[in-house]
Amino acid sequence: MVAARAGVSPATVSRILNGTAKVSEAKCKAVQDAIADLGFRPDPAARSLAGGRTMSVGVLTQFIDSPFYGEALRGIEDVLQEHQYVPLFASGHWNDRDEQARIALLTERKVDALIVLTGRLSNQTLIETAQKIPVVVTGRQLVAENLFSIDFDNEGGARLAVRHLFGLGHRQIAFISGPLDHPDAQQRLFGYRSELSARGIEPDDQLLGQGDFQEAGGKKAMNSVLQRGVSFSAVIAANDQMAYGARLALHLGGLRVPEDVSLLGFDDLPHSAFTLPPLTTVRQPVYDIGKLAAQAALKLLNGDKPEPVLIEAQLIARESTRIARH
Amino acid sequence: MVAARAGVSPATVSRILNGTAKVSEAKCKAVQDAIADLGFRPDPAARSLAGGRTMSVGVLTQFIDSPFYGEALRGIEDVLQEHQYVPLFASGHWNDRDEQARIALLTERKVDALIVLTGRLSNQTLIETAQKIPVVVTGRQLVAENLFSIDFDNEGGARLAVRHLFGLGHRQIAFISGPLDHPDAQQRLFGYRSELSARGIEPDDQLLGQGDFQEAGGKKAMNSVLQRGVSFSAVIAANDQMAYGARLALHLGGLRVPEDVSLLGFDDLPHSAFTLPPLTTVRQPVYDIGKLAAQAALKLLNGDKPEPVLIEAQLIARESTRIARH
DNA sequence: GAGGGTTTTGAAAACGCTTTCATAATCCTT
DNA sequence: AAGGATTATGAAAGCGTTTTCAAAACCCTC
Repeated sequence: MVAARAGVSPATVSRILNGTAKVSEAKCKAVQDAIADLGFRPDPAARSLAGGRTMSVGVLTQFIDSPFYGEALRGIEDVLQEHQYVPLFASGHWNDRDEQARIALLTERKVDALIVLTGRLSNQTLIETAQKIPVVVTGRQLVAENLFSIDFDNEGGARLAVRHLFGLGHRQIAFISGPLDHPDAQQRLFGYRSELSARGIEPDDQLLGQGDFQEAGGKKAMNSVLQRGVSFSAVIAANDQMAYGARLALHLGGLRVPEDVSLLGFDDLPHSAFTLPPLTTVRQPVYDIGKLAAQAALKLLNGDKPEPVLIEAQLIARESTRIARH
Repeated sequence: MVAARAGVSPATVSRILNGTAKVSEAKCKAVQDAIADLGFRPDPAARSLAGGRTMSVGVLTQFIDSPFYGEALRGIEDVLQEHQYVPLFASGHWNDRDEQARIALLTERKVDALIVLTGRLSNQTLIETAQKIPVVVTGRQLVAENLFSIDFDNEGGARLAVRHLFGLGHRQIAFISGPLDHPDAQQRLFGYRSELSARGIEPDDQLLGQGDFQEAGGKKAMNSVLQRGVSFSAVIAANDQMAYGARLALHLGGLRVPEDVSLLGFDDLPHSAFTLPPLTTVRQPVYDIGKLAAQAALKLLNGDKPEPVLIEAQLIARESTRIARH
């Protein structure tokens, strides 16, 4: 260990680097200088081997090019970097096996903590891995030792959407859901249905299309609703990407947005402010969620016990929705 | 080293794991079995420390949530995973300092190879790091020891765009360029200009707007061209994101696409097939470029010397362009 | 100023693998 | 069948940290 040329032992240097124990002013100073002089940077591999921190946190996302989670990744990256930590990204592809495999890989690489962006892992699995390493997970509420969860109020968001449309006079509101084995999709659908019921409207399955959270699926789902011939004056898509697809299907079907039908998305992707017309949508502050997740991971690492958080939805009214023609 | 319980020495196991030397059939078999039994997985940190491969390759992208490079990341991830390699992603933010810092971080973490997605690093820097570690870089042509480059024919792509529009009878073609200190932006602008000249049309700077490769910038640029009051029947945006912004500006300015003006993008983002109208664009096969980059990195690691590649542009005609009204 | 209690410091072991070097085993060749 | 040349194998050193343990230095108190 080169920096031991500051006239002290490697042990002392280690202590200074990690703040593990007190060292005298003088030696501390000497070591700092030596470090600066030599441009010394501790070797992460050696640290890892010796059982120290690797200064890395594993991030399990679903697809590395997801326009939605991408923002969260940026949030994570930004706060991690501030604290000298490095993210290790891995993709779970919305599938249990891959997710498990990736988590195994991440822990094998001795990440100090783990951030799991939603996914399909069971709570059980999560709780178990939290016994070995701090875990923060989004998209669900979960309390357990060494684990922090950030959930988003999907149901409330869907209610918000219905309420907005209702306020504009819409009564026949179609809904394009995500894949129903997906909790977000379930919750949003549930919010839509129950808000409708709460307002005295029986949800009609004829107005329901099922997509896959992608443009193509949204288009297909919209088409199948269109083909049923049921009338509606507005449609809510369970995410923005499907709203884009629905928008196209609507257009191809000769319907104008928002003149003939109002369209409402979910997520508020950065792109949604630039669609034609700009998309009214339920905002999910993903970038902030990413930051929050990273901060929580850091806190967990620090021994703190952050409280679970529930993020509120917010409606962003743009131009794809307007008053219903009677 | 646990697997030494196969009745052999750790050295032998290491040799089998890395194919470093010949070992007898019998021992090889015994070790394989032991490995399987114990579910043994070598510790990357220990490997790294001991000077072996870390089975990781660093990937320098620009923004982790870039819709464009995201696809490349997926390509990289896919092929790397097939070969038991792990990608380490880092973001350079289109700025020399960050890129240098991230590369330093990556090499410090002992990645076996480095993939650089375009960026602003000097060729010199790249060549130097290639002396320490195999490098593959996109977005430029560069020949050097231990380095592989994949370039895309931006100029040809822009020419293709002009030619397409020309074939539809357009003569007054506006152009929204990217930031001019960006090589891609320069090359696309150059291709546009020279193809115009080649066809006897003097490029008119009044028809030129400068954006930032983002939606907002495209909108702004389109607006400034609109305000100049010059007439044009088509516009080429130097990337799809700016095309989306331009599309909105056009709409707000009362111009219909494609009835009043044809709009042509560049990149062919996945989303572009779903805009309204679906966007005609110059396709850049980013996912494949990502795969190619990862394969090249692996080859370099293998001691091969792959030849530099130039990727051809391809025009995807959709519905945002049509015959010019005379 | 001697004894006891703290605090700072260093020596050395340990982490899990790769690699060099030397030895043992094997294979040719004559 | 013996000598020489290969080839497969193992012992041990080393990679750069952290951590445990014990010794050294310090500070009190009576």
